[in-house]
Amino acid sequence: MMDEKRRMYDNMSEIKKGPWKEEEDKVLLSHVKKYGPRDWSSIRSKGLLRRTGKSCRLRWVNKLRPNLKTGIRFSAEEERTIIDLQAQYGNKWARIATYLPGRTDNDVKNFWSSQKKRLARILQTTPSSSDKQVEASGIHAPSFEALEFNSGKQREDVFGRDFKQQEGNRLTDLIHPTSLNFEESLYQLEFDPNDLKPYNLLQSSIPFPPQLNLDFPSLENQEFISRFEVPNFFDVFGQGSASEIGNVHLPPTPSCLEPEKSSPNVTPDISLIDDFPPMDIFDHIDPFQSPSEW
DNA sequence: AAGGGCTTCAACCGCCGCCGC
DNA sequence: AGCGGCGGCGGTTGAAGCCCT
Repeated sequence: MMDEKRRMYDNMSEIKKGPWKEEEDKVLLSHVKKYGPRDWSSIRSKGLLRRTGKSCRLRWVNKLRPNLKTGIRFSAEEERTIIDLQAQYGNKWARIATYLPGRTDNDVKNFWSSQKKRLARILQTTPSSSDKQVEASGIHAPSFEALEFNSGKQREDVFGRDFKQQEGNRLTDLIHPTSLNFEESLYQLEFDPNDLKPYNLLQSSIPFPPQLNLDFPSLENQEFISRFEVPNFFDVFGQGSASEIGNVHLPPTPSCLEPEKSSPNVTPDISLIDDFPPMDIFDHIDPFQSPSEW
């Protein structure tokens, strides 16, 4: 008798992991309907589910929340937005996701890491003789020659199967290395300390995301550019800011102060967060430095 | 047809900050 | 002030499905 009771107790207290069942979703939804998306840990303490509060919250946020774009691939515009915002915020997926209605931080994170993996894999499988030259020179520039594609098939391998169909539109096209001829420095950065515009973009031919403002040396512009100049190409999609790893000192411009200007089509999904706008939204912005401090 | 490689996505883990006691 | 619980977040993992050979 005691053993039976004990077993039942253990059964209930045992934490369940793994994929969610429909019945569990129903229980969770009914809890949210009653109490709102909060008190996650009470779901387990009340014996409704054998899931942790964290697990319940995650399930709600990523799958059960209304208006999620489940099963819909990122549009080219969304991809551009992610690039733009990642350049501004770094790997702040939750923050980036607030600009993408119906998308979760997990979605954004998964998207970014899959692109990162894809590029990493391609670089591993396409060794270049020029790498050695670069290495010998002591300059650890990315070997973009390694990404010269001889055939559409190769391009497709790198940039995905839908590249052919959506050429010119997708994220992968925005960062298409063959658009860049680094030997000729399509992008030359010129700095005149007397000029209020410290950087001038010359001979621009890279298809920029439309929301980038080329008239002003904003942070996202510089980040975007400098991401092609990082010492280790894997860091193009890495965490560190390009200004740190590429010795490119960028004038910090609070471009996020003007989201409607730099990203006219990007609107934060304020319905997803309670305390929008977050008061720490400008925390990542360093005080403006004078050119002499660069 | 089958096996291997790759991509996508759901879920977990660990860390951190906040808050109440 | 210190502690513990909780929620939020970013990184990581593993299963499932897809595609190619």
